[in-house]
Amino acid sequence: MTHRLTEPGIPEWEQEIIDLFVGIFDGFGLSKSTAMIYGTLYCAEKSMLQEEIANRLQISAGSASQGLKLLQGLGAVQRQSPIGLRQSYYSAERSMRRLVGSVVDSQLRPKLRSGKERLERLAASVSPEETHALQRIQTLQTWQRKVERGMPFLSKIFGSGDGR
Amino acid sequence: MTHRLTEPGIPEWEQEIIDLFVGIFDGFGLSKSTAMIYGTLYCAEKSMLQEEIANRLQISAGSASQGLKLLQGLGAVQRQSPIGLRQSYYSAERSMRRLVGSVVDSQLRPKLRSGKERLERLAASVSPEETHALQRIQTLQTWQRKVERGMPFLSKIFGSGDGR
DNA sequence: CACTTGTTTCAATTTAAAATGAAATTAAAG
DNA sequence: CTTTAATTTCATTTTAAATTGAAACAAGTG
Repeated sequence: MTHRLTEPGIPEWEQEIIDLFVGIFDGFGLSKSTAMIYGTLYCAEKSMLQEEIANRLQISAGSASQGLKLLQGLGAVQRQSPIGLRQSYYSAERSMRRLVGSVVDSQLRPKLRSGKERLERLAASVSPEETHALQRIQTLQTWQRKVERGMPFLSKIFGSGDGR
Repeated sequence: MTHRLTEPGIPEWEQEIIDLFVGIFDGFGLSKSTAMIYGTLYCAEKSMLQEEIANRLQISAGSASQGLKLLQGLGAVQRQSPIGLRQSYYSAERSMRRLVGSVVDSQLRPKLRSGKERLERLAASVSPEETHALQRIQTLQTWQRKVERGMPFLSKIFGSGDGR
């Protein structure tokens, strides 16, 4: 027998928090449904099944699957797969330190690195006579280095305690 | 006589930098055309007319107008309006310190403030018995405070010199 | 004041992203 | 090995954002 997963009214405070996350995640270019999934798990008392999440938010199974995958990739959501159980449980990373840490590692660092390489290639490709071009490229490299040097401070800022 | 504004081939290095900005700006949710305008002005030796920019990038006058307005709002572009001249000249803010500073002031701070207020209202709206809800809200308030306290460090990180 | 030339605004179009739903896939259970 | 219940994938649809282009709007100029 398949136990009915009802779609219970979501409490006011939770809706508000979900909405808050929609706004924040939007600033990072993440979709509404993805933000809502995180918000739901963030609020939840215990881990949830994908099916529960989808029903609760009234989104399709496809959306739930895609959103959860993305959130796991960011380190914002963890999956628990109890042995001998078909479904997996999901829970939100609620420590700001760990959340920021894994987003930085999975998103920011790779972008910074590739930008750096691109600038190096570009700098190497222009002839030394082109002083103006070199000037502009060098300024960008200064920017790049500043951001690079600034990264470690992120952990300092968001690190103390673990903000649970 | 209307002096012809040709559409000269954009040099390779400039195209590369423009493309770099498209990628970066995209991460901040800004449109391609807007990023291209900034990239063009960033590379330029001297201030440019809106018309020149639009021709160079082959975008419509409307796009140019909208993009420039937005960039000005961010403090990423300045307009010069010499007296007795119909057109305005535009130039890019090339100091990272000032650029970050004005984006933080115009975008980040307002969002932080409104998020803070929302959380305060939310915290006040749940009854003290709802310990779970309060717990989650309080954690978010901790996040909020961390970000708030971290803001001043941005200027430290990006501030030294002025990265011109 | 009419004319010219560039800018702004905004409705319509184009383009891109997100969400759905159905088919394919996986994995436990009989 | 077959059945069953869930998940994943992906083509299609929906929704939202960016871009255009034409009309309204300045702001000099003759």
